[in-house]
Amino acid sequence: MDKYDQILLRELLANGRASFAELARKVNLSAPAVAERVAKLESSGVITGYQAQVDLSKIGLPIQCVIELRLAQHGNQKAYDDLTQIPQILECYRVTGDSCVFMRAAVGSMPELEVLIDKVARLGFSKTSIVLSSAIEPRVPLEQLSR
Amino acid sequence: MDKYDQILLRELLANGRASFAELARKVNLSAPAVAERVAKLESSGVITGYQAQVDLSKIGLPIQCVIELRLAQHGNQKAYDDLTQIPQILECYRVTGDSCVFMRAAVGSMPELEVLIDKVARLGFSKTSIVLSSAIEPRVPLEQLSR
DNA sequence: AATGAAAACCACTACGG
DNA sequence: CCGTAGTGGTTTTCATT
Repeated sequence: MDKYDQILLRELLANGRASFAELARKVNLSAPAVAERVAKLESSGVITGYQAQVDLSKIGLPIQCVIELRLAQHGNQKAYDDLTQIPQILECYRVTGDSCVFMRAAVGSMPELEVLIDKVARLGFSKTSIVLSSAIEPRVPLEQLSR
Repeated sequence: MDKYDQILLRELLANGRASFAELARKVNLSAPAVAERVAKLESSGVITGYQAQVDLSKIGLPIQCVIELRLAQHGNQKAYDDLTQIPQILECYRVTGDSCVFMRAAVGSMPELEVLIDKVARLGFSKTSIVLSSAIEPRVPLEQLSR
């Protein structure tokens, strides 16, 4: 993970569809050299994939929320499986502290939100906060890179 | 946003670097037709970009946390600007409820986490939970698409 | 591990349906 | 709005350094 790889990572975070030729111009290497480096970043697991970023409000999901959940039975794998099955949940993290799970979800309407909350609440005590705005869209810090 | 667009979106969420030719084979359209549709999804704001997905633990950031923050002075734009300047914060949402802000962050070590918490705590009352595992990696539900 | 060259592939444009 | 065809750029492989 030298300086070239760092620049490539930064560029692919900013534009995941950048061509190898484009990337090659940024780092002053040949396209084959860049392709090989990116392939290595992928096979070593640093880059796990590429994803289009979608404006949720433009696909009928204008309401976002954060849900904290304290599971009724702690360490219950089935509960996580149940949560995974709910498509409205965008992210889901098991955490330390008195909440067991943090989630972010998106729904199309308040009735849908109500259904979602009911579904989640079956698994334990939940607390839902509506997202008003996001100050930071999902990003990755590359300042202090190691390895 | 017809059935073709839905498939294209789904494919670009799964593989943001898929070529137009590849996408064309999935939807049984010609490559130029696909390129035009994708360009339209981009210009209409449905697709806001493409991003490489990175394994944070592989770039020296093995510890993730969720931070709830109750701002000392509510409705303080400067506080959000301050948070934006902290590179370790990956996502940041202003929400309703008694926490004002929800964040997810990644750090390289416990001392770094301590520094981060101190920085955030200057802005109000904060509560930090360490992420143990993630049941759902950032995804987008495309089941019930509208518009 | 990078370069340069060649073949295969892909993207873009224009035109026609 | 889609398909076909032509052109130019890009990816990929391979031999070379």
